[in-house]
Amino acid sequence: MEQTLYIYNSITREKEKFSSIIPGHVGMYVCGPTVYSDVHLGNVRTFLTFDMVRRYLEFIGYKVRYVRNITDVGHLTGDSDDGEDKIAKKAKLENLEPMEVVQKYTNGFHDVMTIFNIGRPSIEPTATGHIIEQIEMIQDIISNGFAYVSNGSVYFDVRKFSEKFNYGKLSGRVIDDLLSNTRDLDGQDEKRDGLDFALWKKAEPQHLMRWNSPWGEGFPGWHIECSVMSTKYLGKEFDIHGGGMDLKFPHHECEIAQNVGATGHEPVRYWMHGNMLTVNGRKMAKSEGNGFTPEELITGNHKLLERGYTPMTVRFFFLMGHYASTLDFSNEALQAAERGYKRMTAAIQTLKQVTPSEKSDFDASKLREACYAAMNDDFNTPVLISELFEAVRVINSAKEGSIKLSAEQIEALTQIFQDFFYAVMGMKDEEGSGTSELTESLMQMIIGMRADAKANKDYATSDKLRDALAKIHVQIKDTKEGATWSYEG
RNA sequence: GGUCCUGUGGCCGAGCGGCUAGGCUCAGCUCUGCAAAAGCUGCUACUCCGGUUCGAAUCCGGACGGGACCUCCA
Repeated sequence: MEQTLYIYNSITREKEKFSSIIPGHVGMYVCGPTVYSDVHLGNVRTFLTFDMVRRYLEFIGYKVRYVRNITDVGHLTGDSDDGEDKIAKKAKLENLEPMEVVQKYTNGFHDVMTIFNIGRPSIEPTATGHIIEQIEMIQDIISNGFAYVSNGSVYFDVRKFSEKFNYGKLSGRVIDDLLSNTRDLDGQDEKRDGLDFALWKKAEPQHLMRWNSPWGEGFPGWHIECSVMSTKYLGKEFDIHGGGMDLKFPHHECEIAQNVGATGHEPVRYWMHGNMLTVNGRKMAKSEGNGFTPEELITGNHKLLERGYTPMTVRFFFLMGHYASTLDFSNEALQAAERGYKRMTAAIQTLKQVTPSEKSDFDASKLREACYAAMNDDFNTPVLISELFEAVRVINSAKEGSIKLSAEQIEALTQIFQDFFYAVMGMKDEEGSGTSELTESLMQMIIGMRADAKANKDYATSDKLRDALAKIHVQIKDTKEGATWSYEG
């Protein structure tokens, strides 16, 4: 690789030089959604973050195998024995088959990913599709002595594990602190220890999702699917594991324990955690009631939203903050991002109209280096964007004539936007709703009429035309070369 | 209560030992029939109190504020 990439590794808490296990190839696993309800915007941020990571890795020449799972079974509602499978609960509520619920929300999730131009993973495995593999890994963990069977369920023995390995390494927990904090008063508990977590749960009679296992009918525990599927598709040790910050503990911690317990291998080289989207300083979460769906965001149909925003505005907004920092949502911030985004896309269009000069006052190669430098520094998209705005100023100045650009430099700038704005940031042009041939010729007709009126100094007519167009969200801008129009719907 | 993160100009948001990030907003100017757009100029900040240093927003200690995790959560 020509680029030297640095990644902040959550488990070492340091920025580290990235080097893949197999040269030229990267294995990346990201915890996907639990498909029992609509995704909200906070979820989208995480998937968008790792979409950007994947795009950059591919851009600098890696072949990436990107695995992102669909959790369609197994997450209990609580840490108690009477906890219900979330999906089964929802199914009863809506009178649907569990797999019908799963399908419905999986489809919805895919639609949302498409809207935000978030690429599909290379492999998108489901938990229900890997029950056999999960049972096998649980058996391995048992035979290695790190799990025990209790009343038809199987639990991971955290105490036993921590005698040999470091449980809590990723999240910085100290096992004794954890014990004093999670001590359960429930004496009936099947667990030997409050910290132990389920690998396999016995299914109660009313439980809908159930599979046969060596321990009776049941379903897999909360964390085992990720260990199994990452191992199956990426190997015992792989390059990058991503997910939201809120999964660090216990989910990712348990994943490590399971992998090490089963294979003896530390599974992940680089842990990456995306930070939360907040609203008024608080985490966006279903339970807080401050989450809105992507649909609500686009239509503006939510009490927190003054109006709607396009998907690419939101994508730009997300990328304006670093993935590892919390990002606070507000209408003001969204509107600022929207204006910046429009300014940038306008400049990309403007670049096509810049007349080349013999010589050039600008050297795009330095800018290109700066773009790489920003991304190489732990995917610093806010800095990348600030570099791109440098190019915006250059383009506009060139159009205005205050600086000169050679054909070569124009080409280089075009390529920078092609590479970093479209390929790496994953932006795409949003079609206004009036770009058909008919619309275009009608607009040229109107602009021509208005130009005639202006030539005759009939400003009443020219303003009337402009105002009328403004009412249907078509904006006219007069330039030296004549008027341009754009749809601002 | 425990663990960890964080506090930057009107707003958002980078930087994390010396070199005005950037975006949005606001004001002025240029251009323009008027707008809009664009360009230029201006507004130059780092919660507070100590310390280290030739030099700190940036490192260390403390105070105060905000947040995340410790339970399903991207």
